[in-house]
Amino acid sequence: MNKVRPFSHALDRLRNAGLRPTRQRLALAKLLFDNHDRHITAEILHGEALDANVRVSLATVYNTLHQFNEAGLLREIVVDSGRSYFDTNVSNHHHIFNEDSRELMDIEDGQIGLAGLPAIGAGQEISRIDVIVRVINI
Amino acid sequence: MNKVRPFSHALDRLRNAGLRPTRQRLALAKLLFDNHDRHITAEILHGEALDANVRVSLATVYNTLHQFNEAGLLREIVVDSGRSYFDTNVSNHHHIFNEDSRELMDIEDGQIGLAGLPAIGAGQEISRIDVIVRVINI
DNA sequence: TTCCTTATTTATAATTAATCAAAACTATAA
DNA sequence: TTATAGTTTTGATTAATTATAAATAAGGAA
Repeated sequence: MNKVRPFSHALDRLRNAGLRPTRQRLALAKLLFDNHDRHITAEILHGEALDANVRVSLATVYNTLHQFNEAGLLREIVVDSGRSYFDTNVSNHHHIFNEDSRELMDIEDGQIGLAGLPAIGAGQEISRIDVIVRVINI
Repeated sequence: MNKVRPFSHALDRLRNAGLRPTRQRLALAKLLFDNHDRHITAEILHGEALDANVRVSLATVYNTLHQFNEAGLLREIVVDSGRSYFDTNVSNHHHIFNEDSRELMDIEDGQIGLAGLPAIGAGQEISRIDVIVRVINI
């Protein structure tokens, strides 16, 4: 029995993803996963790390976010050209994006139904389907 | 009767959008709209303009693409963080994006059906819904 | 036409997010 | 403890885009 509380701790998450639990990764994982369902940019996470007195470079934040994304701990969402958002909610769900405030929010899993998906060419497979409902303030 | 063939010519398109038909804008409009349904980046359009012996700066290409987007002549699609694509097909439709080749293609209008759209907060309205089917090569 | 005003374009600099390279450092297992 | 393989850091670098300010061109009036 090696997974008593498989996803309750940052340490377990890193171990399960095969990532060494370094000081930086642990600190970033804590910031990311202790408060659920965050949508965060590298810049903001870096700022939070510094605020929490965690010495970490922006390059490491980028590396870590991409590693977490690869490992399935995070999901990268492209909504805004020139800015990457990372979502700590990796379940199957879609998004609402406010183009004025640049705020990104989850739409609950299963709320949106999709029909009529196109046929995919040979040698290809669907990696993901993103639905983004864009709203503006009136 | 001031719109005999309202969208058949670059000139008419610009006039209807309230944009002065300058040499640069006319040339870019021709490149964009003479071949239907293009997905293009600023760099590529600039390259095509130079190939066609149209002297135009990259800054003007960016300005023009954004003006055309504002005017509804084009639609900007965000699929790739750090790169903007512009779609000459402004009808209501969705996209397929190959993450390996970075190729963007249209999914025909009406092919995809959406159900269960979320309620929108007061003071907001939906400006657009994007569906992006992401594929990878296998 | 010629002049005038304003919009547009240009070249270039500045910004921004993101990535890279090499040296310094550190977690892990033997 | 030590070796080593993986990680982090700093600083430079890239790619895409945007801002700025001077030069140019368009459109209307005289």
